[in-house]
Amino acid sequence: MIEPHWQAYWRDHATYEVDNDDPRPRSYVLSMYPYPSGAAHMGHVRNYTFGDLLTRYRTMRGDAVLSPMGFDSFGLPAENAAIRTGRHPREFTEERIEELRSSITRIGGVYDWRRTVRSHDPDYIRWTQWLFLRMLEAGLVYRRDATVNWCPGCQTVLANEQVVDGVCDRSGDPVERRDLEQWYFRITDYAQQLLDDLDDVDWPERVITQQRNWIGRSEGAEFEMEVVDADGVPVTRDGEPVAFRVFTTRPDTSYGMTFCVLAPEHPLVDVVTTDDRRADVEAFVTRARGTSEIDRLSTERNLAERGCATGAYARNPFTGRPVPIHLADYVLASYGTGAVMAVPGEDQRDWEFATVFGLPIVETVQRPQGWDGEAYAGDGGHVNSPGALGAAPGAPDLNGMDVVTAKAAAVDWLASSGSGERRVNYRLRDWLLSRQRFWGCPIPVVYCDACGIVAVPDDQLPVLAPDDVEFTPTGQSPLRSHDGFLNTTCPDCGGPARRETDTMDTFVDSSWYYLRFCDPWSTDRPFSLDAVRAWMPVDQYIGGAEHAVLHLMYARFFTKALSDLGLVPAALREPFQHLFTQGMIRLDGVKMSKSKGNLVAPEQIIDTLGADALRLAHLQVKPPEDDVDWEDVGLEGCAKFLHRVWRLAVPGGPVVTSVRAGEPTPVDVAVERARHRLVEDISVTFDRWAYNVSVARYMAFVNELYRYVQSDEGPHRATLDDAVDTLLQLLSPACPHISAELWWRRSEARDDASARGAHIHETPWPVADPSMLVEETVTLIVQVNGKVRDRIEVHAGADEADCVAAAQASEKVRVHLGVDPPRKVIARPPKLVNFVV
RNA sequence: GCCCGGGUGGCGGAAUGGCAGACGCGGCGGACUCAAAAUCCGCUGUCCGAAAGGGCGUGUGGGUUCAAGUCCCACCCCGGGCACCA
Repeated sequence: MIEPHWQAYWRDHATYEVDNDDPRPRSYVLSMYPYPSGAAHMGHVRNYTFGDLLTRYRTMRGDAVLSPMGFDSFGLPAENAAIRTGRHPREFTEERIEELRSSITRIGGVYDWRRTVRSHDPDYIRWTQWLFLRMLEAGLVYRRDATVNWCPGCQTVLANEQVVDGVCDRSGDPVERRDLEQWYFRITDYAQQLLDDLDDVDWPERVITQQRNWIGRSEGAEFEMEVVDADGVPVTRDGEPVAFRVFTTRPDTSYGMTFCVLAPEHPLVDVVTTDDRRADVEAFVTRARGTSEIDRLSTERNLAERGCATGAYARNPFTGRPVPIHLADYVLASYGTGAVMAVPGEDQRDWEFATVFGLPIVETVQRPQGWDGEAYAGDGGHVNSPGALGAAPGAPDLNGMDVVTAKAAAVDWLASSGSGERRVNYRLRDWLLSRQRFWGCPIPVVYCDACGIVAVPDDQLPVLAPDDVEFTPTGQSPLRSHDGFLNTTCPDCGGPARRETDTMDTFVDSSWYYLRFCDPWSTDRPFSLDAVRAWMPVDQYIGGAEHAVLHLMYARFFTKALSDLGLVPAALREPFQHLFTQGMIRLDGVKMSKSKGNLVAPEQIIDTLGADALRLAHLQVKPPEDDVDWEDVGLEGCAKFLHRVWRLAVPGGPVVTSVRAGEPTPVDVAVERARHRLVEDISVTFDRWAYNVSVARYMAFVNELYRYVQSDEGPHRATLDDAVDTLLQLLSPACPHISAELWWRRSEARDDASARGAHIHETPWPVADPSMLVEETVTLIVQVNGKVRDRIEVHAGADEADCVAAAQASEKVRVHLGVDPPRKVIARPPKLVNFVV
């Protein structure tokens, strides 16, 4: 078999290993490092084919291409397997890594394996922990008690990003809410930068939109509301006035606020509730807190059950009048201030709530003519601002202003009166990073009764989990049950202390692996500044779009944070310059995946048809970004095509039986032109990731060469040799093995001994001669009234007069022209003439 | 509901406003063969026609243009994302 031979060749010759001081222009091509689940599946094949093609193409173009590969080797599947089988997850994982590595190699993927990383290696753990501690020192990591998402299936908490429609994105279990103290990354500090810098990356619009939505910036105002009784007398507690703040995006409608709403978890609920309402409020709060995320998100539920009056009032600062305080489960404690003003006139949900609870509705924006809706959210002149509900002393007159103007005036007044200010909120929440699982990177802190939370000193890293741990999930970290691990001494005071037993979300590991690839040999830092400067940012990142708000957001956050900490260059603000998200593979309409059990094994196809055919079929089947139905993948056609190439190109092959010497004839020149055309087309289609078109061009060219070879005249030796050589070079990024083999055999068969033993992947990418791209003759399209009536071969230099004359000379055209002279003649020499009659 | 994509032969899909359907699959025919496979060559949108040739044709309806799959407007369908975030 030729494929193992060349795979060994690339390995033994270090063809795709690059050093950090390589003088060539640098290029960093990276495919998302995989979770090692065993042998590669079709999704891997598709993914790595694109990346490998790019690595080989750019190498031939003269770049030093950094093309590393590693393994995202922490995670739940290995731990669950360990629970089932009793084997240690490390054993299990390392076996699967080797399986995956070998099958990636069998696909023909070439990587600088010296640089490989595995998340679970002690060396990698050490640096993950080291980075965690730097972020802890910088205040970017903190611990807090909050209501969190708990997945009962995975027996761990989840980040917000891992909850989709109220269920765990991994196991599909409905997520529960629990109040727990957990570790967080302060990703919200970077919300604005994460939003702004999306302008600086070349990513699919879909992914950018998802990130924008996820960050969810909204502009508005925040202001204080004083708690009062029904008569407007301030309520006090311990002699202090009681107040809370509300966030709104529509401060301009404040005069229309007829009530306000607190989240059930709001800290003032107990304080403000009047005695006659207390029983109802407590029942409501208990029920709301017990409602699962998925039910709370459901819009099907009866609105009357979703809210509750507290009996308390708060003063609307604009009118100076008290408005009732309600509770509603749709007001989220974790967003804004956990309290909102309600303006039923201009907000549909408030309108519905007011209707159900019998609260007044005041319109503060003039409805357009013919408006028959309920709440009106559009623009218009303000009314009732102030109006029926009155005005507090000094409150602004917004009447007649449009929405934008009135917003500004309202905010200005809030600011000048000291009760509020302009405010921007984000939907993005801090990243919950701790997990109650075993197979992850331990969080390197200890709890000391005397000193509190203490970081493990750098020289004691890595903190590694012991091997003899009971994995069975209990809802607590497995490490907690291991006394030897749990009990330690405080690094500060030397007294007794307990270790943190939670581990990190595996997305922490993947948030910096691309930096380690730049400098995997570094022993005193996770990576040196110089090495990162040499390679980052990643020029081309390749992976699945399912990571749009997970890995891709977290990695961006890490890059910015590390940049601010001086651990990567200050100018490095974005890790991935270009992102390509390839489509998934379906079988019988459902995603092909191990968990669905509907895999087609790539290994089997490689055994029978070869890796090159498999790669070519993946390139051919569809545009790379599209989802693929496996049924559409034309393996046989691609295998057949490669056989055609083989028979044409192999020395002594059956297709070329005689060749002609001497001067090239016009037929030979046409083939030579086609060769240059192919160079141009393949380069262009590669550059725009239109690989399915590239494959069509290969096939069309080979068809043309077959016709050439079998023509009566026969092929001209030098022309044919050049054509085939160029074809092999252009094909070599896509089908590296067969191209290398044929190139080598052809070099061996040459008279010139110095050409022998040649390696195609070390040859420079062919360049088209622009003069050869201009055809000598072109097909002139002759239209009458826009309909094609004839096609005439004309000289490429034909001018308008030549073209019109040639067109008019055509019998087919004359039939349609009639006797009258054409009303108008449109000429685009030498390609088109259109007669309008 | 809002925001993106996208609707082209039997199928996957090509096509800087200028020959619609490249290339592949499938199908049909021919060559080679005792035969089959493999291989090679050709045909293959649709309707009318014996043919030459012509009509129609890129989700639907309008528009711009000498010329529209491509640009504009409205609508229909499919896919994806967001959706009590105040």
